[in-house]
Amino acid sequence: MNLELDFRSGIPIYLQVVDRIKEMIADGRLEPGNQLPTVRALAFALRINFNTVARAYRILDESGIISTQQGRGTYIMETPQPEVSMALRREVVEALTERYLADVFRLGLDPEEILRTIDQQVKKQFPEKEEGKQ
Amino acid sequence: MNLELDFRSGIPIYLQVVDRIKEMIADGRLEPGNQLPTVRALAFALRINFNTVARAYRILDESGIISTQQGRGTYIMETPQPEVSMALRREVVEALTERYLADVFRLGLDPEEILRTIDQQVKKQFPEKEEGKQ
DNA sequence: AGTACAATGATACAATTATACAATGAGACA
DNA sequence: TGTCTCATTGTATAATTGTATCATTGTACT
Repeated sequence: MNLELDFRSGIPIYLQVVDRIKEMIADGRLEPGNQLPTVRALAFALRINFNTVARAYRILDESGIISTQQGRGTYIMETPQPEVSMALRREVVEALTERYLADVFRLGLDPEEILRTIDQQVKKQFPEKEEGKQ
Repeated sequence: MNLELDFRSGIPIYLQVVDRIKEMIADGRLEPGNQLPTVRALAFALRINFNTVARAYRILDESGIISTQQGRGTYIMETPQPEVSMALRREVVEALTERYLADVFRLGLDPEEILRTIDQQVKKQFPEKEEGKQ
C-alpha cells in the first residue's frame, strides 16, 4: 500500500492514515474482504511507529469500515450497506475538498480565483461536458 | 549541542537560540536530516525553560528551516525552504488542482457535482466573501 | 504609582513511540 | 488427533516529545 503523509501539515499522522484509507475504499482501490497491511508492515513502509497505525485502524474499526482481529489481521468489512458507502463517499469528497481549499488558500488564492482555476481545469479535462453547464 | 547564551545582552534568549542554530546550519555543524535536541534536553543543558526552546524551534519551523513534529522530535529540513515565487505559485496551484480533480473523478463525481461541492465549501470557509461574487 | 507589553516560566494536554502482553495460526511430532 | 512451540498479529500502558494556555517577571513609558 502506497499512501502519502505530510509530517509538516500539523494534521496528526493517525488521522492522515485514516483519511487515506477511507479514500482508497471509497474509490475502489480497496475492496471488501481485502486484507490491509499489518500494523507493523504499514508502519515500516511509512517510517512511523506501529502503534500509530494501530490507532488509525482502531478508529476505522470503530466506524465499522474495517475489522481488526488480534492475531489474524485487518480486513475491509464485507457488505457495506449502500447508505454507509454513500456516506463514506460524501465524507471523503468533503475532506478532499476541504484539504484542497486550505492548501490553495494558504498559497494566497482568493475564492474567486479558486473557482476560476477549477473551472478552467474541469473544461480542459472534460471538454465534452462543457455545453452542459451553460 | 553546545551553544552559548548571553543572559545580560538584552537580546531575548529565544532569539539567541534561533541565531545560534541558524549559524550551526550555515557552517555545516548541523546537517539536513539531523535531529535537534528535544526542547527539554536543550532547555536543561542551557538552564532555561523548555518553553523558551520551543519558542525558538517554532520560529525556525515557520521559516521552513526545521521541522518540529509532536511526539517525534525536531529535525533539520532537507531543503532549506524554497520560497514560493509568484510564478511558481501558479504552477503549484495547478498541480494541486489537477490532483484534487483526479481524486474526486476517481470517486465518480461529475463536473457539475464538483463545482457544486467546491462552491458550498468555499461559502462555508469564507462566509464573509459571499456577497462579493454575485 | 500605574499601565502596557514582551519575555519567561508553570502546568496541563495531545501525538508519537517504546515495551511488554495476549490471541491466532502454522508446523513438528508423539 | 492432540498439543507443543513459535512466529505473527493486534492490544494495553507508560514514557517521550512538542503544543497550548495562562501566570509571573521585568522594563519602558506616562
